[in-house]
Amino acid sequence: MNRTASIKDVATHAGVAVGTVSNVLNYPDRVSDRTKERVLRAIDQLGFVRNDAARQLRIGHSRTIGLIVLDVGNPFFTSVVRAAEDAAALQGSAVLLGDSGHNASREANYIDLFQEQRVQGLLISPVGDVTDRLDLLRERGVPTVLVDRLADESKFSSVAVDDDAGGYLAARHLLDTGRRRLAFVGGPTSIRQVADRLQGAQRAVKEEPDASLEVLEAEGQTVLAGRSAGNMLVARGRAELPEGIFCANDLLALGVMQSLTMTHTFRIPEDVALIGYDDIDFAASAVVPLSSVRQPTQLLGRTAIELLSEEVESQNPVHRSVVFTPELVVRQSTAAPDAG
Amino acid sequence: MNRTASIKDVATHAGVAVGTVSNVLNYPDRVSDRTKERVLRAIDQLGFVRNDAARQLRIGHSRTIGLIVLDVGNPFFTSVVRAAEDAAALQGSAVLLGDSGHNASREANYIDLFQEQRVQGLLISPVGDVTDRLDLLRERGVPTVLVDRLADESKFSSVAVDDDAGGYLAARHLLDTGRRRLAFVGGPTSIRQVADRLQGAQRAVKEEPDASLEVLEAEGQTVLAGRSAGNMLVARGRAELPEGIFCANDLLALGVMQSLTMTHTFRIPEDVALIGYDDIDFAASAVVPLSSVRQPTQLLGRTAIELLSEEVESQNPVHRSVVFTPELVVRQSTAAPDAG
DNA sequence: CAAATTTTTTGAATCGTTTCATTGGTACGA
DNA sequence: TCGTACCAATGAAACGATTCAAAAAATTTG
Repeated sequence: MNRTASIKDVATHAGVAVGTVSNVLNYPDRVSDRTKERVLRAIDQLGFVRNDAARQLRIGHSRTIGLIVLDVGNPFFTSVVRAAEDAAALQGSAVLLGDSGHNASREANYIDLFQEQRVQGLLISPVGDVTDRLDLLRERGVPTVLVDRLADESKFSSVAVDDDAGGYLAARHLLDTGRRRLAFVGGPTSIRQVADRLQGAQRAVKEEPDASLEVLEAEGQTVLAGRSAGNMLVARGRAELPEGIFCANDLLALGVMQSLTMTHTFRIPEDVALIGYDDIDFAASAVVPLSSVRQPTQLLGRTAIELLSEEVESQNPVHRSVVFTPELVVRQSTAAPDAG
Repeated sequence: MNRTASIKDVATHAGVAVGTVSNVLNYPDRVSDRTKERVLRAIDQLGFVRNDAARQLRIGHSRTIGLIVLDVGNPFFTSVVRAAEDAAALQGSAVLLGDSGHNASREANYIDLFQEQRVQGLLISPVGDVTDRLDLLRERGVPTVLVDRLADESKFSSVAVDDDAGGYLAARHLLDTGRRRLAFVGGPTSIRQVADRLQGAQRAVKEEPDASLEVLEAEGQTVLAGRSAGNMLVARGRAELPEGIFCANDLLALGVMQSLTMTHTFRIPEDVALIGYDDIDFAASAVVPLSSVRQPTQLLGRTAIELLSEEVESQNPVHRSVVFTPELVVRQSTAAPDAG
């Protein structure tokens, strides 16, 4: 019982040819019930497990899809990964997951590894500036779909979420519930997502002549950054407080919420309305349940797999960019002030 | 430019034999500088990428390690995964990640998939009851290390964290800071981790004749479950409030914190001390920074890979169980009452 | 300079599948 | 009975790498 059994061993043991065993595995209909049964018994007795390397070598490609994300710890990506795995499983493929951790060289390592594995294709949420590496992929002929990043449609398919629309949704919601003096709290606008969300919010505010939007730069995307932004607001006193605050993500919003409620001087949503972005698990279970903007991560993952399949099937490249619209999730933190 | 180049194409292009190309790839020292250079140039020009399936087929095993976790979304596992990936990369292997989602059939799928891939070995945090499936693995001769679960040392190596010790640490810390009437808030004690943590806490409390430990069953491991447990405590009034609360995980602790601080009647840590478990990111950035018990996840992942390597190298199975001791992380939520 | 030694290169054999043209057998209609 | 289909089963060839004994080339030694 040293070496694992091969298809040849199974054939000998069942008294048939290797081709027949292969047929049992791949085209059961071509084999008569009697021999099929015999082969299956042999497989069971020998504990045979198909060697995927040999199969791949013959077939020419694997049944795996490479997926490289920026940060598996980020709930956004975790959810995308889950959905992609499920969608891939449905079509009989498995997902190889790589975490670049925003690091270009780790990303490059995974790209090489996945190429050696002859993945059917690649889903990638690329690190920083990118054109060179992606062009290389294109040359190598690896079907690739960009995730959470728009692409030149002549070159790649991509799936993304419309952050501008998300920002608009959030700000519009604050306006619709009667708030006029708004504030945006967000990290460096050099991050595309942050800039887009702000832009969408500004677009909404421009629709109301008597509304205003103040921008508060936060030094990061964390709870602590949110708290220090919040402390700044608290220090101003009641008269200067905005009526509605839109934070570029939920962590910031939770930080702001902490500083506003900690001092017991302001109430949410009566004095200030607060809305975040991403709808992380903690949003619903915050002290005051946090309104937020939810990205359709499931749909994102599933669609990415579908676009990749399209690329794999047809050889003439017809790339598509799919942009999803995020969804407003209303909770107590933005309840209308008169209703309170 | 249709098919990807093979080692044969490279050999032809460089005017050498296939064996030479292989040597350049695997034993560069055996090849003279002149031909090495010629081969490398050919590789570059043809965009050759080694076909790992063919390599594997010949070698007999892959350079990958399978890792099946219960929940990639759980920060505990995310951290273990990261560490395992890094440790594996250091020894030239890659990690194939599978997420069973506490689902036995998904787990079984991954086990099969990984076996077809001829992984070098398997790290697994198994779902529920387990003996049958793991015995099967043993029979098949797949080197396996259990993660976060103790194993019969005659059968498997394993890495785990001593939850009893963690519970002891937490309770001992509350006692050391002068608290006597303690409470434990935790999910169903059918979960091994919860039961062990409670047991450790009880052990610590028994060391102090005048100390007591009350057990509050929570209906889950979530913020909301913590909040309802907290509400129950608040309803009792000040006299009945325990002096120190130990929660089976940080989410519960954050929930308890919310209900205690929300009502503005109790202060942490002056009126009640609060300590959680896991040291998730949110612990440090809570309204009152939360003391917690940190599990050495990095070490866990790294050690798991090391144990697996041992199993892979030697054929006579000498299994080892490594149990780590968690670490106390003291923050404001358990500051000594006199110091406040 | 020839012999001995070392270094470099060669190429056929091999790993375990899938594929597919071929063979053997059976049934049916003429 | 023969010819024609059809169905099952066969087994050699191919996929692309690594290995290794043997040949070739380069270097050292006497």
